[in-house]
Amino acid sequence: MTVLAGSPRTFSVGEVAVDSGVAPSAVRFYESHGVITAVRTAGNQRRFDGSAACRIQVAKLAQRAGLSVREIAALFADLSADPTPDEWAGVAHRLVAEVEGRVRNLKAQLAALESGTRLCEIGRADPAR
Amino acid sequence: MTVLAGSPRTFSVGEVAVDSGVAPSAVRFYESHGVITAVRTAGNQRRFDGSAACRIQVAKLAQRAGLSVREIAALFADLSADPTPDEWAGVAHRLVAEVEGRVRNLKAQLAALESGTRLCEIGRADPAR
DNA sequence: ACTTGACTTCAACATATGTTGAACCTGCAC
DNA sequence: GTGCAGGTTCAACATATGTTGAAGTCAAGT
Repeated sequence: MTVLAGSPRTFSVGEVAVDSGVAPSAVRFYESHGVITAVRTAGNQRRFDGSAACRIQVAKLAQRAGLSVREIAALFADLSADPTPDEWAGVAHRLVAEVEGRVRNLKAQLAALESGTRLCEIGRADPAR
Repeated sequence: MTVLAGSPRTFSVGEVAVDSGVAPSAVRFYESHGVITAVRTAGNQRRFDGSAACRIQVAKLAQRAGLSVREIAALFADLSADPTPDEWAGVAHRLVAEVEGRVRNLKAQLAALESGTRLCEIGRADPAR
């Protein structure tokens, strides 16, 4: 039924920062760029759901693999608040697929540059000069 | 012997830019950051060897795979001017190894985040709350 | 109710990766 | 030997990814 949510606990900027291992300023930065989302208290403070820290951890991994913050926000776009393990698995799968695609492309381009009398040989001191 | 080099032809900024597919300003940028090296004419103009355009092409690929310019300069550090195909192969191998290592790390970390009652489950509306 | 640590916004700074423009200089073709 | 396309440096701008500091506000325990 999924209707029995209760009030699943929220987290402040500082808590998300500790849970995700980044600075509070980075938490605000990620929120402003759509990697995580927040609701506001009556007093205008951000409150995050439990997925925020995890999103940030995945975001950091994705960044190290070469994705921009914009791309990561897009990757997370179809993730609900408090995502199910299935949703997380889908995101992880798409992330890995994207990165592996980039590696395949890297290898293919390198092969093209290396093989035969190819682009990298232009200007080499070869007999055919 | 390797002494018979002759004068293997050099390239201006504009030629390298065309050959590598980047802007002249980017060629100067890459030189200032050690991705490529230049000698100077009597009139202070840069002259590149034939490997410069290829270095830049490989650098662009490496950047798309997540390496910084500094890391790329380090990758190229032990590459001679006018590198042999063997040297290029070594660079390509180390580049691919580095990127594949990052992907392995990405997958391992994602698996850790996903599996069991792990980090990503903190804050989820689970019974153990 | 007060205190105090954590929150807010905003602007400035910092680093990485480039691009653009001004002002001036070179190299090569004629 | 001249013209001019293309080179030079330097500073400013631009975008991405954050951090820091000031000035003020909120929340939560006592």
